[in-house]
Amino acid sequence: MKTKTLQNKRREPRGAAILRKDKTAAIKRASLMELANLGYARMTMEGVAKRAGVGKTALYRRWSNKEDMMSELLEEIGIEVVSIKDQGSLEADLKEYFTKAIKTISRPLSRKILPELYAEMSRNTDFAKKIQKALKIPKRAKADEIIARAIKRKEISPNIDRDLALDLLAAPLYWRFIITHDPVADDYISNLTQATIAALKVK
Amino acid sequence: MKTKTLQNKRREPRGAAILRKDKTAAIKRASLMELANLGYARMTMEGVAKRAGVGKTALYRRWSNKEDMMSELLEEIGIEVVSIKDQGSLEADLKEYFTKAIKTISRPLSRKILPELYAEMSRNTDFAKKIQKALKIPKRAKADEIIARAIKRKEISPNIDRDLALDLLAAPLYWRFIITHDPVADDYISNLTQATIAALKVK
DNA sequence: TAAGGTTAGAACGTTACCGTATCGTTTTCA
DNA sequence: TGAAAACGATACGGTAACGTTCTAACCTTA
Repeated sequence: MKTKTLQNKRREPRGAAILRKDKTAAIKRASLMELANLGYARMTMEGVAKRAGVGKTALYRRWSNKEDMMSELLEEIGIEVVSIKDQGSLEADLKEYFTKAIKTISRPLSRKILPELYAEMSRNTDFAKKIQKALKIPKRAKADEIIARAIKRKEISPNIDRDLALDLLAAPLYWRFIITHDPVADDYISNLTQATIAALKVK
Repeated sequence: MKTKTLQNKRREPRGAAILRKDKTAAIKRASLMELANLGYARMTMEGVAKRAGVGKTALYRRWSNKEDMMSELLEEIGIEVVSIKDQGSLEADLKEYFTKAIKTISRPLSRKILPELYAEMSRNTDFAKKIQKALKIPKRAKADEIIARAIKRKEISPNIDRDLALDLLAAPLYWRFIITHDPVADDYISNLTQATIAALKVK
């Protein structure tokens, strides 16, 4: 006994069935939900299987252990990066960006999973590297486009502290929607936009 | 068997010893470190005891279970709220506030524990209530004093969106020092201060 | 329709942790 | 100095999860 456990990739469908995609999808969906509700440490393979409506066997056929499964899952998170077309002005760009970002960040799954990921990252270096590739870099790139356009339009100084500028775009949303969960008034986006413009225009 | 487990308070020292304070302190310190390194879900009573250099018995003599222990611990976190005396101007107030806050938030324990707490809060309502009392309210109150003084000095408008203003003071620090961990340049506080002033001055 | 892999479900050994109990020792205070 | 209590260590039963193995039904394709 003690086989090396399946090589779960590639397998000739020699007149037979293959790992069913609908089951795979159900498992991944269930994993995300368990992650959101219980956290990385507390979620269990049995729980995932039950929620997905599959047997534990189905999980271990696809991944050799819990870590492998979560690893693949997190790499796929992809995080629909907030992409903004040129709206003609910094103000319009920001409004569009904040609106879209809030929509993304408000989804219950995001609201529960993001804190979990960041907490795990602060402890686990390997984990952190994996996630940062998936989350931070693309997010940063998109926000940077907005800054670049504003500079080109001469709306803000080319000498701006670029890092700080990116912080100003990301931080308030994360703080309000992920950490404090305080409700926001109707004019929140409008006020935030004006405040952000003012902050960005400082040298 | 199945006693109700010790009433760990009050006990006449009838010519005898009492729970030793140094041990209690060691246990609490160890608990925080375990929380920081492993997270709420993964930390164990045995691990805490070992790190504290005491027996498990010492823990259960003080608290009847893990939840009680963590509960008391978290209530005591107290989070040395960043308190700022009037520095004479909004700019000076902010510089002082950011400087002090960064010092607090940069401590390795804070950097690991805060994400953990917020992640746990996003899942566990009871936990969230307990922590919010300890963290959010005092923090908010202190930041609000800065805003109030600036209004009184007529440096910013009395019609300012108070909630947004508080976000602007807290969010960038949390984002930069807890989430992204990006290094900061020498003039970071200076730039952040100027940007924040500009943002606050928007109506 | 027949074959071969896939499936859910259940049982299993193993490991880890909780909370309790018991041991003999050390500390504290009257 | 002596008694009461707190101490560290260790063993224990109970529970929960992991990852494996089995079986009988079920799909999918040739």
